[in-house]
Amino acid sequence: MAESTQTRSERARQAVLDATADLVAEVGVERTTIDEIANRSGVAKTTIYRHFASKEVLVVEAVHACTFIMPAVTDTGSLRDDLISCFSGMTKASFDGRLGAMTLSLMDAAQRDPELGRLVRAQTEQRRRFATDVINRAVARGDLPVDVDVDLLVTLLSGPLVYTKLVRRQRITDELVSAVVDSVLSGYAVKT
Amino acid sequence: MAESTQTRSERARQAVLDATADLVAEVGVERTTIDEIANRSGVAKTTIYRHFASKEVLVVEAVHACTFIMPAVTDTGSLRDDLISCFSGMTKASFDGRLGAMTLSLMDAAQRDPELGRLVRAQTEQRRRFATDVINRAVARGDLPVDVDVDLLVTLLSGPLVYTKLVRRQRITDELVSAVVDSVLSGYAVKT
DNA sequence: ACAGAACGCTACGGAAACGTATCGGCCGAT
DNA sequence: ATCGGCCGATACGTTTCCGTAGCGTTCTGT
Repeated sequence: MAESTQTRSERARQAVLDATADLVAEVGVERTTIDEIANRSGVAKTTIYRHFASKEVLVVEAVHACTFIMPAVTDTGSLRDDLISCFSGMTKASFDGRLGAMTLSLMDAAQRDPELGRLVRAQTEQRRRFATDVINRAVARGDLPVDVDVDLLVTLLSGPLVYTKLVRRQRITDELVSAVVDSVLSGYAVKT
Repeated sequence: MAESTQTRSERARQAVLDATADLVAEVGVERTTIDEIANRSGVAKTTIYRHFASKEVLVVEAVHACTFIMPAVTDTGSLRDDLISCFSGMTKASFDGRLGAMTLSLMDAAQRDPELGRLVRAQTEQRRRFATDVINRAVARGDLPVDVDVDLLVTLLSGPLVYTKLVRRQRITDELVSAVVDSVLSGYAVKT
């Protein structure tokens, strides 16, 4: 067998990455230990070190493997509807389940680990890009002034949602997404 | 001597709290160790345990002692100016120096330590109250509709600033504060 | 079937870090 | 001046975790 299924080595590697992500989500980066990863994954500690040089490298790879799946953003021609679709999908993909649970710990660890820092920054910018695209399409349609500060607009939209989730630790409801989009757009939009 | 200066015990206690706050700001809650606190503060480890039952208790007390000093918010009668004054002062008081450096680590640790959780929540709500007061005054003046969602408004204003600092790790400039206030108000205000 | 690669298990050495015990010395109030 | 209380220093036992070694076993491709 070659392509159809995984080799033994790949299976072990994947189990380790998965258990690592689980642990990071549960107890945070700092409290994640190799011994516990070994227990959870069923992979012997020795084998873990045959795949990953150190705990830091393992965590970075595990987080990297946790790429969030952004659902397709609708392109209805309505800026409001597209933004709601975009942020509704994005918040679910970013803040539900494992990925959401590890966010704070990752951002904290990223302050001291340059590698994690780059990773977290890249993920943040990647997420902003989805909203940027929606806004740029609206500018192209003439629904927003050509000199609109896109970066600021993305921050005005993302900020309240991220703040609600990470700082206030409240769920991001569809109502909140709509309210944020509507409030921000009411100060900007030529046409909604 | 009694009231004028501190007793020996109080001096030691204060030195420990101070060193703890410094360390939390520098290396985070998890990497803060009693041994290092002893080194920094010049207080013997034995003495630290005479004052504080455990590391967790010590961290909570140290953070609690780090109450941020909110500068007086102007009451000019202009909602815009008062909000800019409020958030400009608040972001400086919250995100400059030690207090800002420990924020992410605290929020992460607060996910697992209920005591820290309560403390962080209380601090968050306390900060929101400054903005809430400014907005309520504007409602009383008739500068905002009486049925305005104050909670949402505070989130719309705080979110982008907190997000800029904690997630994007960029400085909060006066220009950003003005831009956020103006953008949000342009969708709401009856009179600025 | 066979050889080599990969894995599991147990054990180990070393480093941190927690929290405690012991004792000697200094401070501060009477 | 003296005495009780607080502090400092050192050392200790314990736990936890890292990362490695050795060895037998299991899988995998030919």
